[in-house]
Amino acid sequence: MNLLEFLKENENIVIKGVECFNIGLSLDCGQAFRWRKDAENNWCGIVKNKYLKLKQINDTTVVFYNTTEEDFNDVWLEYFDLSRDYKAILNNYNETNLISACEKYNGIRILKQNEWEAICSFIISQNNNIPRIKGIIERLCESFGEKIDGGYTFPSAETLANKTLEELSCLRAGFRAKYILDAACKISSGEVDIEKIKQMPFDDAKAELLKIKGVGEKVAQCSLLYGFGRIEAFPQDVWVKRIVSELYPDGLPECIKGTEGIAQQYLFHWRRNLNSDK
DNA sequence: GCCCAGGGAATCG
DNA sequence: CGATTCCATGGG
Repeated sequence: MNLLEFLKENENIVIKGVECFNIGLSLDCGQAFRWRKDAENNWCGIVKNKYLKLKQINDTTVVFYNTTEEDFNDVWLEYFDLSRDYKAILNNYNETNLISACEKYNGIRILKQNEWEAICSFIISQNNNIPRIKGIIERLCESFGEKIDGGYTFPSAETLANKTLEELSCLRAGFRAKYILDAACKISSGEVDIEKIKQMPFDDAKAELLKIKGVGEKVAQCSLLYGFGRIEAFPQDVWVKRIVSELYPDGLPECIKGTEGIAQQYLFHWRRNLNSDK
């Protein structure tokens, strides 16, 4: 963790001097679906079984409220990918459109989410839009998650593996409900083993995920990027496919090799917001 | 009513 | 192989 200093102020952790870290952009750019912003511009969410409220004070200062040093080091440092030098990575990008995207939306970080939550969330995302994805996941957590202070946890694969299609109907997930069950069964039984996937080369890891019904190329890439921290993953949804066909029909820029997932996130957000001013 | 959304499975040629 | 079609749901 270079250039990052954090201070303990009362019950809070304050980090200063961190570059390229915009929490609003990172938490609301279509990679995670459970964070909300309250009236005081605090961002609130639950990761694993921990509730967090945090706030951006300025470009390089963020407050983590009611957070212990231990939780910061054990949970939040990894979740917000704070050990990675995004400035160096983005500075290496030398393609015009990519540079624009990175300047306009500077501060997006790839969140290192729970593996199962990422798999399940992106199964729900298929042929769906972001507001509705958030609604389904919210109902999933409220219906089957564990009540903790501040909200509900994301239900485990084991919990969901014991449910029936009828019990999932309250989610209004449509045809995706059966995919959620198949994923829950294969993950909880170990038929698809998350611990092994973590150790596998990229293509082998992807092949494992493809064993789940409802997981195709795109959902597998998203799971690897947002759940397993594989920043070389390059998920292509409808927006990224537009970018590739419009800007890179002959291949992706060489400069993103190895960090395709990060470039992808900036391009996705940029292209998706092209026609909405601001 | 139409079209679309961070797609994938099943089917067909 | 690639191209089509169907899948549920809800917002614009």
